[in-house]
Amino acid sequence: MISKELMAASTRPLILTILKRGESYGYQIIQDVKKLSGGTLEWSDGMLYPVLHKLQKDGCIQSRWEVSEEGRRRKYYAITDTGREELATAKQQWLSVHEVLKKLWGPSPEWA
Amino acid sequence: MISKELMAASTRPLILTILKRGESYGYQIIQDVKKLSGGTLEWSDGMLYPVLHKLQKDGCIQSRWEVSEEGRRRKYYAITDTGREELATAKQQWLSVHEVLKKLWGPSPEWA
DNA sequence: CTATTATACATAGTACTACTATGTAAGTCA
DNA sequence: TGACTTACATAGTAGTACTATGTATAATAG
Repeated sequence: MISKELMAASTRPLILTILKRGESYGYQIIQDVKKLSGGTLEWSDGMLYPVLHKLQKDGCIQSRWEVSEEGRRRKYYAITDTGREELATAKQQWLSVHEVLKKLWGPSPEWA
Repeated sequence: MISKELMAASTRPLILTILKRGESYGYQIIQDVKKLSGGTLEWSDGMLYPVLHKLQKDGCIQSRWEVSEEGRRRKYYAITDTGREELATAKQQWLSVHEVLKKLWGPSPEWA
């Protein structure tokens, strides 16, 4: 289980990162995240969809409907330039915070 | 600047990490965080104190008043066993999320 | 000697947010 | 035909985080 604060901090970056690899749709993203995290991250659909809508509203991703061979309708999302920019910023921020924690948690010498 | 979500995710762990090194007080913690992050993390006092109060209420830290040589009253906080447990959990969670991001961001080969 | 800045803590109130619960719809499998 | 999986959607609320503001004292500048 992951705390909701950590969830909030990682959801958007993670979605953008996944979409940077190529188009995907909600249900698939949930499966991907679960697999990529080895089961640590289990997103609910009700939690993901509003985030996707917000990302689209913010211009970070764009969507189109498609019907699969089996006849299921899916909403495919693709990352935009704005999304790539947000991802770059988010990545930078994440890494800078991680550096601080890493330094403090680090293999010693328990820095002052 | 750090996004508020990332702030929310890192504040408690970072405070606990700092207090694990030894006792400290609000104002000092703010300076420490700024220095440790090279200026990236600038916490306001109005943001920090409620978090400290919550941490104490949750039993993660305990406090005592002390007056410095110059005559200033300070509230010193110390980490508790509960706090050490929360820190261990938070650290584990942070690292597991970081692993996922690292794998995806990693130096290639852009894993499927 | 007084104004400003730095040190030090506190919280009311609100603006925001995140997710649970719930709903729809259709395909698959037993 | 009933249970399960795939697939998307959102109302409503429970919770939260932080800004703005307040108190008080020491140090420093002018």
